[in-house]
Amino acid sequence: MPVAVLEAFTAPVHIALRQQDIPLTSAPVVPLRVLCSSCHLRELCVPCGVSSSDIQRLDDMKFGRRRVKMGQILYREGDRFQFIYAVRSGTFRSNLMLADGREQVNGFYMAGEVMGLDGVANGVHASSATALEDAEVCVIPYAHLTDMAMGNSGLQQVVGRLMSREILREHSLMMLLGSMNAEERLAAFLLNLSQRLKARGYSASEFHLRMSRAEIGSYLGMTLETVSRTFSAFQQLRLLEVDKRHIRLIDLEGLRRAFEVRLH
Amino acid sequence: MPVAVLEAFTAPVHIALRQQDIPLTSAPVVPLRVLCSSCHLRELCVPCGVSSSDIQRLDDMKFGRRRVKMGQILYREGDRFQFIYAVRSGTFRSNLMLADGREQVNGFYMAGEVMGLDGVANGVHASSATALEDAEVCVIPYAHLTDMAMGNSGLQQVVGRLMSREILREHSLMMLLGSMNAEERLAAFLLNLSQRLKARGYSASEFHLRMSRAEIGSYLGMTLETVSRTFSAFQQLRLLEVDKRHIRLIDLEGLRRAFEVRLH
DNA sequence: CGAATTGTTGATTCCCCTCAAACTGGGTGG
DNA sequence: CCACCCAGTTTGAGGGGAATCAACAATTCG
Repeated sequence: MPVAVLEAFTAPVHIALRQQDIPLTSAPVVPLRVLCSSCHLRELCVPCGVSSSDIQRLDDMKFGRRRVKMGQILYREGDRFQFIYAVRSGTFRSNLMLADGREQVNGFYMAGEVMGLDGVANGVHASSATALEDAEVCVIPYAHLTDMAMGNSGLQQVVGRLMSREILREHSLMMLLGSMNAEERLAAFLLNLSQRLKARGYSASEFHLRMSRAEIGSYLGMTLETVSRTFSAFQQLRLLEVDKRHIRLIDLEGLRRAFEVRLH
Repeated sequence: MPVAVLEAFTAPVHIALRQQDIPLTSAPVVPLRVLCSSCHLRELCVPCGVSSSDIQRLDDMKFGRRRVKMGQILYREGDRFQFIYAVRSGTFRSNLMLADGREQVNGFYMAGEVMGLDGVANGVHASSATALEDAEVCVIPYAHLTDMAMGNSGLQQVVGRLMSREILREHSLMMLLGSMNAEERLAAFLLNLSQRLKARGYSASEFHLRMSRAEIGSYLGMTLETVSRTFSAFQQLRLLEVDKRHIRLIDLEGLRRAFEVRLH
């Protein structure tokens, strides 16, 4: 595992002025194009499991690239659905609103993960996506992708798998919200994060959280205070060390057992 | 609205021998075939929003039909993914299991709704589906459907929309589990049920629940006792009348306000 | 009829929310 | 440069909502 990358990732983030809620109305379209075939994320991202001839087709689409600064909103709930977005770097938060104005975080996306698929049903985005740090995404025109997939079973499967993966992701969050207590939720969250970071070549045991306690709490269906308390409890149990957003998992096995606290 | 149908639906169910957990290993394949074009559910189901020429294509597939008795399992978590299923009649419960054995209901499906799409991602069903009453489904070979969709944008969109709709369904359940109290959850559940029944030509205000208190509780992330108590509380508030599984919604507006109890 | 299943209701416990105060590090402006 | 502010975090005290444990009624089935 590349140590330099690890350190770049786990080094403290010096958070500059947080540019909250800056919509990207005048899209800074970056003319640079990206090729899937030469992307270091190809094993995780859209081209995962696709034959090399089909990757060629993806290359032909020449996805646009877009930089998104911390705090900027990539797309908003209610925006017309046109693109899906593959994260190239950085982390995003996805959230949606209840009719009465309550808001909830319903996902965090990192490199290689695809956002925006909930817009297919009604042609309108059902959630908003905000960058939690300076980030970059591939902009994939959905209609273009499905056109491309026409008459090509490989690409067609890609789209299906992406959506189905999103369904599975939500399944596990539902299980979490429906049948776990605070400790189990946080443990599940951390283990999931750890595993995703590991798949991306980062340390599975030491990392920096890109999201606040409030965002974690919203995602896990608990208050920010309970998140903080649970972190402290885990530290006391020597399961991990926590300093603000810097996390070091000490006892992964112990964290996994935290799932089974309730199960006697 | 056809009264006879309504009464058939809202009449007390005399629950016969509940055949729990009977897998359909030897599938009783019904040779009868179904045509989408002449199906009374075509506005709700797969053919929704599809041009008549594309419906012709669906007809050509001649979906198989399968009867499922109450308590029988249509497919199990872990089964190889081959088919998706459109409910023709009856109600299904979908549930999945945590690694430690805890189980959770994650959906109820009624006529015109499509089950099984969570199997696309890994080629394996991620949840199980059980009939809550004698039921009938259309058996749709997924590979055949996507083959058919090849080179046909209308059918291709069908599959995308079905999956995206499933994502939206889970979104709303997550919001519910993440940020609502017991009263809001049950109110949301009842209003959702009411609206779906109305769309199917049944009464929006009077119906029979096909699921137990325990199943509702599992779905809504609360215990069966709390479900029962909340029903009683709603009755005391004259929002509805409840007698076991028979429900009569008196004050739909009041139930909607139950969402806003928390929001002052 | 007794056994089993489902639903209702009561008493008690406890987990987590709410409210509140204090601390931290960084950025800013005098 | 230092005082101040601010957002984010930690920690404490107290209360409430839902889980847990338990008893009982109603219905169905063997």
